[in-house]
Amino acid sequence: MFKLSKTTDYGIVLMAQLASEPSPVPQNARELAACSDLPVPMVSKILKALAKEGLLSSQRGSKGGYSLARDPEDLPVAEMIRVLEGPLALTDCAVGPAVCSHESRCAVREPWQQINRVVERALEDVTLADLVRGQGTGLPSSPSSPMLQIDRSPTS
Amino acid sequence: MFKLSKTTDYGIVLMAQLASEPSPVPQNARELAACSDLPVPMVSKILKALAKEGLLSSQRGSKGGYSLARDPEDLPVAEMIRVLEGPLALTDCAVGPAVCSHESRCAVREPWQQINRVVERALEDVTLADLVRGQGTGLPSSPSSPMLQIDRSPTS
DNA sequence: ATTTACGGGACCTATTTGGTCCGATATAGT
DNA sequence: ACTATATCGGACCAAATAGGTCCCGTAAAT
Repeated sequence: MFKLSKTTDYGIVLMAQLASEPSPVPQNARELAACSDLPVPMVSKILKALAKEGLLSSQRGSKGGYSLARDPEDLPVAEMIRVLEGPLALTDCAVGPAVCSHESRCAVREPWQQINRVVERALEDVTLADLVRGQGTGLPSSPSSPMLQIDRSPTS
Repeated sequence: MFKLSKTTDYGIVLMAQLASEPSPVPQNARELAACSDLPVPMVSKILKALAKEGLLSSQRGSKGGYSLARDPEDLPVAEMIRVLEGPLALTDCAVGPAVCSHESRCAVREPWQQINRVVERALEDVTLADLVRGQGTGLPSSPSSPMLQIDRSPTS
């Protein structure tokens, strides 16, 4: 489906939670689960993954927990998705060459790759900091400038 | 996963196939399957769906088949995806209000909805005609103008 | 009447998802 | 040293989804 998995969804919420109240002491899975109203084991699993991939730093033992390993200002949504969900590719053939068996005869390969780049780019331009900052402030629902310009023949 | 289903992928390829060689006579499932190198039953199933949703018009009986029901110039990729895959929403909370149980306490709702709108918009701006037309021509991999502007505080 | 092809299903299997649970290890405090 | 508290690294499981096949009914052309 063209949707993020719950894991990714939750993961980003958790990251946002951590970013929203910067604290010197790490926060443990139970706390984070509580204030996000999510099941503890699930949260725990996700935090582990985020830590393993270097988005969170973890401290074990008593008084341990997780804290952001990177500056929210510098952490694009795209990267969180990539970490939790794998490389973001709308279609198989968007990931790269030699993946799709139809490569040769497929006419829509290149356009897809470009669409993919644009979507990726969009996700790349929003940071974790933006997420926690913004209550629907300055984002235009209809950007004035077209972001996709596949050279159309001089139509109309 | 953040990926289109094979069904959708194939569906768009088939639409592109039809758009690439505009023919007065409808093309049947077998032909389309052959020149796309896809299994016939699968193709058949997808074409049925596309016809039911009005993207293709179908003619039954001998010499029957499918043909485009709409102008490729006016058929955005977003719509094909929507038809084959349901409403395109990156997260549950992006689809609308009252869907997610965490609505109230979730801080990242609105930003998500906006990201969603931007992605949707990107998919809305590419048409089927663009797909069959373009071999990676004029699409900027890094658009010069930012398409997402969540009002950042006056940072550096 | 026969052949061709769509229409509408049911149906099946493999994979992915969403989620739980457990033992091992590391740390802080007593 | 002992204990309580965490993460770490797995295995594990049920339910949903995806991907794909097959069949029967019906419409149209020859």
